[in-house]
Amino acid sequence: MTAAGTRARVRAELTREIAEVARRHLASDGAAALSLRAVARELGMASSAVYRYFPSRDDLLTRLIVDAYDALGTAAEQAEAAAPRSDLRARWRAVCSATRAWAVAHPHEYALVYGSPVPGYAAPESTIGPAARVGEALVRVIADGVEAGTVDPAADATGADSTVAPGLVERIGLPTGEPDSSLAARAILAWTTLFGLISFELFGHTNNVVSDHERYFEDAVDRLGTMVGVP
Amino acid sequence: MTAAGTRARVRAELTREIAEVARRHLASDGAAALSLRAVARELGMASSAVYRYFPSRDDLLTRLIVDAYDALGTAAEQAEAAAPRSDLRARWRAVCSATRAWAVAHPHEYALVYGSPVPGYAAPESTIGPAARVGEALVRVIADGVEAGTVDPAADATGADSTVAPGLVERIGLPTGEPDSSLAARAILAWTTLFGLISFELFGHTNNVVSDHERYFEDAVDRLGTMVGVP
DNA sequence: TGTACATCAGTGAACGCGCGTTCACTGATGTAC
DNA sequence: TGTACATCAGTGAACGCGCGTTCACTGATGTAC
Repeated sequence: MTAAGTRARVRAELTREIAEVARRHLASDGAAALSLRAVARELGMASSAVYRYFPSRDDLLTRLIVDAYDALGTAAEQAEAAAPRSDLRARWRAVCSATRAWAVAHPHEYALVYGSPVPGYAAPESTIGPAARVGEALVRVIADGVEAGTVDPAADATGADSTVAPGLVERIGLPTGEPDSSLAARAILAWTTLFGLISFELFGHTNNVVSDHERYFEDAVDRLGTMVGVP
Repeated sequence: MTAAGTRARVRAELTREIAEVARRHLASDGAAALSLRAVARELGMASSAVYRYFPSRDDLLTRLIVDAYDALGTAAEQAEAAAPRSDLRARWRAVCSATRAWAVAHPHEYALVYGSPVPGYAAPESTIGPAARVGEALVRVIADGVEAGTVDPAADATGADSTVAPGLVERIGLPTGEPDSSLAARAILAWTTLFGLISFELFGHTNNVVSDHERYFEDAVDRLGTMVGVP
């Protein structure tokens, strides 16, 4: 029992170590330059040995994708948790700013998950949950506002929720109140815009357009907060 | 004269042909899979011959990037030109919808320019002009509104233009009126959101979130139009 | 109009590289009686 | 507690692949007198 437990623990540890080295390679050179052989080399093991831990390069990539989503999700959730519960706008800002800060600090990991899809790679189901964490954090702020009565779900009916996936509103726990509310659509738009802002900044599209990216971002985030009705 | 002219014309034609084949490879397999050798193979020429036309793979990539920006820019401008001059909202929608339509029809070319930056590739100056065309088309609609008096530059002062690059407002010809207007910042946010929406859709992030992407997009575009004050 | 020369396009072989993945193997570590 | 066996981790060589780029070269096309 202890014996088998030890073996399993050692195995888990080395798996983690491989993923960590791969993550560092990804962080410095980007996803395209990531190679199993280079990772094995750095760990001083034969390239074939890596196959005891990851059946293929794609599985290693999947692990990195999940790790990236989780690292970002954790950063966003922790920042949100540090804001006073009743200050919805502060919580909203916290999620957004933490997301941007993580992306700026980890541009290649951000690009791996929010940039161009890796050709020939189909994201497995295991990535869905972690990928949703930032969006869920945003929704939680809105939902708390609706519950507290400070966010009015019926405030704006332009672009109704009929365009969002059936069952999504219930799944993410957004109390929309009326059937023709647009709250969910606005929340999705805010979430989309958050990542649009970060991508444009990181990928260089606003280089000669915006001078103070941080303040520009914060202004935009406030505008988004207002759009979803967060006071 | 005719002789030299012929040589030059043949040369230009083959250069165009190489770029066209490369564009097709890009469209079907993505930028990472694009190879000089494969292009040469398809054209029935030695791989070394391509070097008479493009000094390196990066130069071929630059050509494809410029072509993509130009194709997108042309599509957006033509759609905008087809809308009645006085109907600003229709012109606004036309630019946005044409941009999305082009992206959906050319996902790999879109990803090349709006997805993750190609590692090790630095976009040269020649890409700046073509890259700006969609943004300029949006700005033109807004500027026409300001000139006609239907768009009020001072309508919303949240998030002022002090975060935008100095001189940009004049460069793109946006009559903001007051020094503390937020019109330019809002225009940039709308432009950013437009591409954020398209990227999220194309890269699969809204897969189980939005059910009717076209209508969702149109609703969002209207919201953006309202944000910048386009009637 | 004809000829000597220069320019250019295209060839084919080669260099050097690194990759993902497979496979038969050797030891070491754990398990069952 | 000791021993026979099974499981697992890791090795090293090899397969097969395709890439970007260089280089000396051969013909063809254009130019100048």
